[in-house]
Amino acid sequence: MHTHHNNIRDILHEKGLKATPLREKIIEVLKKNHRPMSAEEISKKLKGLEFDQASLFRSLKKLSEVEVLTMINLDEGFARYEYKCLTHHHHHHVMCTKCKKITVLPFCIPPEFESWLKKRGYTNIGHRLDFHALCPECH
Amino acid sequence: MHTHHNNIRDILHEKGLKATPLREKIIEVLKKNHRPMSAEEISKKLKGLEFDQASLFRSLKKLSEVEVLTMINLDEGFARYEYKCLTHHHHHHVMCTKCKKITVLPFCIPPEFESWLKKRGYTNIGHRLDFHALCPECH
DNA sequence: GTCTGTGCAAACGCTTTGCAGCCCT
DNA sequence: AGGGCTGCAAAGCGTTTGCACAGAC
Repeated sequence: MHTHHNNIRDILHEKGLKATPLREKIIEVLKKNHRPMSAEEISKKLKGLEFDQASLFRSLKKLSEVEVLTMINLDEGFARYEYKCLTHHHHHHVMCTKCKKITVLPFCIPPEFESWLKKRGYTNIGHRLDFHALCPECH
Repeated sequence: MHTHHNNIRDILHEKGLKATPLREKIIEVLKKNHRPMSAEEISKKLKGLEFDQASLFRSLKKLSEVEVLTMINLDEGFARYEYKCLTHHHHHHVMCTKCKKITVLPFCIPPEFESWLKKRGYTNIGHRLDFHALCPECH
């Protein structure tokens, strides 16, 4: 009856995925580093584990599909991934144009924007908002 | 003293660029099709002109740098370009998740967002906002 | 004539895919 | 035991680059 030691393995099982070393480690890394990380960044943090780039991308994709991770694109030419359970609330980012540091923002667009679209027949509406600017340190 | 027949050639010259057939045609195409087009889409509309993909990308890049075009990225895996002189006002888009039709939106984020960032030391602030949804026709 | 823009071909970076075999359940 | 997941290798896609030549000014 020890049904919940709510660790990473359980999260994966709940999503119908097998708990493999690679997947567990990926989530672990994203849990520790509270920021959106690229496949390459994650890769470097996976020292001590033998794995293939293809498997990494497959895992990142699958984990994003089942919404354990969130894939974000900040126009850098590659994707970044967040651990969704940490940042489960909808949010947006600023990225410094110089040092590339990413910060989470506490605000979101006014609800009127979505209602404007709904009124015109749009459904399943989602949005993406991000800022780029010189951060306080780089200015 | 016939200093302004404000055609495409003049626009290019004003920006310090040479007026070549490729560049003129690219702008012509984007002028006609009032929507953000990908390199491939533009390419297909350039029938009757011999050109290389590399030159197309070089032109698109240069024209974006001098702000004759605006490059936008809607997370499709490729870039799109708009003719800036047509849509010179700052604006955002909705893209239909099904038919991929892109529509320009008449609203922008509240100025408080930028002031929030300014107050915290950010400068040279820019933003990107776009919506994805099922459009009235596809729903 | 100068220098910018082009064509060609090759390479780029990130990501995906096919296939045989492994290992999680 | 079975099917999901992996490693390996190769290919994919959009885009960029090096170089010699052409063509706009």
